[in-house]
Amino acid sequence: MAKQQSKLPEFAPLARDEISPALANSPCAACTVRQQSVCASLDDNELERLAAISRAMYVAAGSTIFNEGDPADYLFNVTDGVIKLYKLLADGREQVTGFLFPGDFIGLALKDSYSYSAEAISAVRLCKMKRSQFRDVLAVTPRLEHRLLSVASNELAQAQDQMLLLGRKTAREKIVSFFLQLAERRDKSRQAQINAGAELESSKFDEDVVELPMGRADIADYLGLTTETVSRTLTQLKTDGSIQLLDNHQVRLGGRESLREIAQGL
Amino acid sequence: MAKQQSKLPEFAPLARDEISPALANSPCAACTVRQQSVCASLDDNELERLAAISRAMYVAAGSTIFNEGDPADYLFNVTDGVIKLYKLLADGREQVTGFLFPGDFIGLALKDSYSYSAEAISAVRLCKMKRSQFRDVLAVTPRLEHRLLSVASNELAQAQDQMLLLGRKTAREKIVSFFLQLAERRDKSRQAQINAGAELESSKFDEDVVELPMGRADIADYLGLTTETVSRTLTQLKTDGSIQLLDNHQVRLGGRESLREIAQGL
DNA sequence: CGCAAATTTGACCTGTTTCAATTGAGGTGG
DNA sequence: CCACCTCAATTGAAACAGGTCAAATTTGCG
Repeated sequence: MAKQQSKLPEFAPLARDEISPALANSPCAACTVRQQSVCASLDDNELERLAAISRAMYVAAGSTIFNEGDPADYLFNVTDGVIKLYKLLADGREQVTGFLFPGDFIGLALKDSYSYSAEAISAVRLCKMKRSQFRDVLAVTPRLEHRLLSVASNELAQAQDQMLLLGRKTAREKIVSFFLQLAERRDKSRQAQINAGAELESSKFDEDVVELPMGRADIADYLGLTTETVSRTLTQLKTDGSIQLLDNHQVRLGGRESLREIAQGL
Repeated sequence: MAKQQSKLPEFAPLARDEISPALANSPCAACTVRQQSVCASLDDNELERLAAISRAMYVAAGSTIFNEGDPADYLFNVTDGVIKLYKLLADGREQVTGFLFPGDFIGLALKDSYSYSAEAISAVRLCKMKRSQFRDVLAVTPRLEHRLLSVASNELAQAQDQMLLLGRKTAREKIVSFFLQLAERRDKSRQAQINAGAELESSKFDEDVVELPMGRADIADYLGLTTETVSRTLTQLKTDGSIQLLDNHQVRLGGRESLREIAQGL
């Protein structure tokens, strides 16, 4: 799956259940992540307005979507793939401020220019909107604004957790926290799909296996560590049985409760 | 000034210039920071609605306003004094997620319970609102929601800067960044007051003197350092002429441009 | 003036980084 | 299908920034 994406991005076409006629040909009609994104709150009418200003966009793994400082003319919705947002210091030190997954929105924290860079980690499909047009839609769609506020509110709380992690946690605590973050994010996303009525193929997932789409360097830059420390800490966690590494991009967590205790410094 | 506050909170009564009759007796009428707060965007009518659900609240220096995990029944606007927001790890490690000054709003990043604790650093005056009532006002005041989104957006960008600081900057860079942050915040706040037509007493401020209302421990917990490192770094910066310490709570910055370079790792 | 709390300084220690190999995995071309 | 090549991940050894523990100053109040 991840293999295919890096060479032949084959995104699921996805079932279009009950969609209003007006939307039948809009890019939103087949949107896999509508229920999880900022669009979730909108009715067909409103969605149509958004659809009118949206265009699909495909980005290959590893390429840059925009750079910090570029004029922020577009907003994005991630519909497939994984993205990293990051900031750089003059000498090249990098801080990843977040990983984005399908359903995530890019463009909350911006002024006239992007305040971070965005790069595709896997092949990515985006829903792209002109900022000026989005603003117009926003002005006549209070529900959308409400929804954005709630999204921003969540991101803010997450950002604060990340500050605690970066400022006060040990390497071990950081890594474990990160895995739990990924696991919870995935659980929530699955739940949202189920709520939206999707039949998940293999109804029996392994709850405790987490995908790591990004490399060690990106993990390090997200956690304020070096790749070496990430790697060493992983083998250490593996040794004491807290996790298993199925391969470089899949971990099996050993007991979420006990991991949660590690993450909180207990 | 800081001295008086900690024992005898004497908050400025503040000139009420042109205020609509409806507001004459509202707590907002005399609000020192109306122009800088979320209220800035509201017309008299809307402000009146907010005023109706607001109550002034006074908190002594050092006391707790609420704790992480408490049911988040109230939102606040800081009208005087300085507050720190912080999170704790199980073993007592503390991360300060932000310092709040007059005009700042508390309550953007919350769910049903507060996701951080809040403590008064100096004597503080707050504008307190029941969350449920605020939500009602919000529902009929789109301009307020718009304003909140813009505030949240700014905070998000700031939070990302802080991640870069915590994850990738050296002690020296962290301290200098912090001073610049404080200086810029103060400049902005002064500018807002001037724009609002206030005559600032001493029209000639020393642009390069920055107040540090908080102690070394709080600075350390904000920057992901220890008090000792903060102290050592300060003397180091003092030694090489980058700053002067007038007293424990006042620094004079030596050349903002060169400090900005230090902060960015140049 | 005197005391408790905050800050600074000193000496030492440790987790993480740095620099340098080594091992391993994925993709390519013969 | 296998050998090869490259890039990612891991491991090792040495160095260091910042942390810890402890003591000396300084500050700010009562």
